[in-house]
Amino acid sequence: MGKGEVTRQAILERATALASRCGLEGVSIGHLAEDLGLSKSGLFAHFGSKEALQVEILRFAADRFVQAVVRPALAEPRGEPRVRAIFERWLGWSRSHSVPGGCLFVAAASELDDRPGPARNELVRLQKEWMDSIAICFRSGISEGHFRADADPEQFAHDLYSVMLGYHHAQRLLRDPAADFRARASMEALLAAARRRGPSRAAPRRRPVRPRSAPRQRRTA
Amino acid sequence: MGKGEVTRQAILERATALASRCGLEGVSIGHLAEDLGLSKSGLFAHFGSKEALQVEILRFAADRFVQAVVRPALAEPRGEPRVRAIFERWLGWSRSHSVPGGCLFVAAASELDDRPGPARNELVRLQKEWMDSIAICFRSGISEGHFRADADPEQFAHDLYSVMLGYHHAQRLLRDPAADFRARASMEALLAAARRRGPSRAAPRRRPVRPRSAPRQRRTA
DNA sequence: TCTAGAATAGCACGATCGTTCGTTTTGTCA
DNA sequence: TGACAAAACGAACGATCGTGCTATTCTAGA
Repeated sequence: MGKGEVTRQAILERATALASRCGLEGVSIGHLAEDLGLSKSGLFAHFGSKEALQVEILRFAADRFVQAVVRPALAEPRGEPRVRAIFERWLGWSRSHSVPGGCLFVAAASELDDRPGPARNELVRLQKEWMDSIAICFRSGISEGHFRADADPEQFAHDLYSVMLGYHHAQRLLRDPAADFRARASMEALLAAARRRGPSRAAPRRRPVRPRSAPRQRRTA
Repeated sequence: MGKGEVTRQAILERATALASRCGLEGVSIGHLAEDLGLSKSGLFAHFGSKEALQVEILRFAADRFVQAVVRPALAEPRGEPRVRAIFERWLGWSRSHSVPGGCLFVAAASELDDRPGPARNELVRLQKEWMDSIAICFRSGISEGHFRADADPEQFAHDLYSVMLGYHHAQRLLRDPAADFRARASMEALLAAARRRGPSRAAPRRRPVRPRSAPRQRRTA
């Protein structure tokens, strides 16, 4: 790894941490350069534009997320254990030193949701990929017999994501000391409903008509 | 209402709409003034500082929220009907013309969660108040016999908020056409669990120890 | 209608932003 | 070791930001 690449990684590491607290737009080239003891122009040259830097931050954070959450979870047995591992590792990620301001993707989501551009596109791509991965894990939980056969994996992925968003809200904004407890209680209810018979959460199509989601691409994370 | 107050309301209306798309920090005095055909300094004089403007935006949006969601829901019968009304009106609010970029509070939450100051304080106050209101509505659903006596109202409030956060994520970022369907399915599962016997979502203290939340103040909205 | 005060406009300030350009330093490989 | 390229620097740019000051316009009450 050449010297440029080393510097680049250091920049992205610091930038990711900063973005989790101040948002992607809040990461200014000047502050970032000063923090790292670099010149503004020297740092800038690594990316060519602030927009490109933002995209690289998202990719860097996604790499870290895979290392911290996805990879360890894949070491767990298929089905419910793996789903639980995802949840616990995900909680840990939100408190990790990589993102001192809480999960970067949560912050970026509401920041980019009305700002078209490459950064938004990358974020959407990553999020859909992640939701698909969760659904796949849940689906293998069905074939393992851990979950009801008629449970809806996409709904489960959506609900799990909602639980994490609620956790972030309680933890980062409200500073609620019960945030962990709340999130775990929600998760247990989710899993219980996925096991139980009868209509409940993660249930199949109970409403007459529902709009189709955009077709999900099943690409490797 | 004097002329100054009329202008002030017009400013806040436009500012609230803008903030829902660009965030509180994204509302610049210059753009706002230009949009309204005012001078920058003339607009500025109404608030004295950008920080004060942000606080006023939050209060204005909260007023609108009460008018659009809380007040109509209070017209419904206590218990489950009122809880359902809250949910449906809340969904509607997220799509209302008052906040074209989606619920302002969701956007502000991740923007302010690591930025101390008056705006953050006001947002936290409003959010805690709202969570308390939800819990109170749920509690009256218990006394009406709609929900299990051992259900946890605070957990329900947290879970309902999570559902709304998930809806916002699916709707605003992913542009998922099934966002409404997902949110309603989650809500139905929440209500089902609140009715059903046995351990499940909105369940009482099942874990040995849980940290106490900050004491909630029960003030009028 | 006259006037005091509120409301608004105009202008300029210092700071910070992303970005460009030319130069200098540094690392790498023949 | 020497040469070439990569990397980092320094200074400056135009734009935009929030904010302060003074002058002007408007409005409401006597």
